[in-house]
Amino acid sequence: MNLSNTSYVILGILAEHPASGYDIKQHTDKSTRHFWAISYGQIYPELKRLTDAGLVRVEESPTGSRQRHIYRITDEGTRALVRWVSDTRPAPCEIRDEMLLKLFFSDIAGSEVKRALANTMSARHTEVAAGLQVWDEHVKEAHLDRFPTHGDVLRIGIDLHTWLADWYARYAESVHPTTEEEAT
Amino acid sequence: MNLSNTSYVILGILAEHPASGYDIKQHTDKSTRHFWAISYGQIYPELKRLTDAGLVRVEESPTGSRQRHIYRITDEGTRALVRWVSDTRPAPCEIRDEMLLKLFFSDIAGSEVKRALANTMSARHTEVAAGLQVWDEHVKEAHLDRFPTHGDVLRIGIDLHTWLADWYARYAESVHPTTEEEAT
DNA sequence: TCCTTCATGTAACTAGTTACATGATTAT
DNA sequence: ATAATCATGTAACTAGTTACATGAAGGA
Repeated sequence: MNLSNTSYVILGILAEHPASGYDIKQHTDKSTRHFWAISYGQIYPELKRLTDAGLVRVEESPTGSRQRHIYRITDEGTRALVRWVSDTRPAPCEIRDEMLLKLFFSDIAGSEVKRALANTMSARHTEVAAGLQVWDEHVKEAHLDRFPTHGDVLRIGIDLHTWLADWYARYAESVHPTTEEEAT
Repeated sequence: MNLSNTSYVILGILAEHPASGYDIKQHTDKSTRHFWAISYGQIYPELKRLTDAGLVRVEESPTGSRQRHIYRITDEGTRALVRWVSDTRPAPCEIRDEMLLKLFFSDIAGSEVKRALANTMSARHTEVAAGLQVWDEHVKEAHLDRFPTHGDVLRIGIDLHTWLADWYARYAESVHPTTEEEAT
């Protein structure tokens, strides 16, 4: 069976602690969300595939009459995860930024639009950084001892988005009406 | 007809100068590639759709007996593009980074792997920045006057990837064997 | 001659999102 | 009571990649 990166996200979470599909979604929404988001539409079918492949096993653990499936990683699953992590060959970092695309083509719309785009982008990154900061406070009290790198990666995110917010803010400041625009 | 961001990339290029599908691919591989990559599998069908919708029009311009379709943006296409660019409401910046995912889960594999990942990532961003730098030199001599923002966006890319390369390099330096690892 | 670039296109596939359906439990 | 949260899942859809097929033009 060939595993996708999304499969490894799931295995990675389960290597830390057993969890339900719902738990995995909650966890990734806070932790890996800013560099690898996943949705229920991927999680539930993938958990089934991983179970069939013997990389995780499932255990029923209902709360009253509400169903609940708890998944645990198996030894084979752990081996697959370690093998994947240990392959340190370069892989690309993909970015898809609709607003940067608009900014790129913004000469056609004038400096007002250009400045507005830059300001919105700055605010957007400030917000992302603030969201990560909250999660960071929370992580500090929790299992930072067992998974110290979680905190490091969160730190990259905070620093990166703070840097970007700053870049766009300074950029917006530098945008002035063109000579043609002033003439009108 | 509902246009995707990819449609607007094509319109954006055509707003600068008429081009063939091949030209568009060459151009985007150098300009928008690092924040919005597109492939032939999207370009050719999309050019057909845009033509049918009247946003671009096509003109045959063969070189000898080699076929060549040159596309031009129409007034309606220009209006659609400007409308899209002028909508400055926030949209997310999506990042998908397989290596950062590995780094996130690297506690399971030990500090050697962690350091190797960080070093590879640093090198990766150095390379991206260098590639953009080359394109930057080229752009400076060309139509920077008509589309000054192209240079600005390229600058963000260079600064960003340089910053990331530096971050990961410093991070790799900070990785040391854990006390457990030293004990073995 | 032969390799590279120019040039167009499609089919099959992989990945991922969105919207929906369903229903129990818990906190206000 | 009722709203929020917990919990599982699928179907339809959108987006995007990869691999392939085809062939002309230009330069070494």
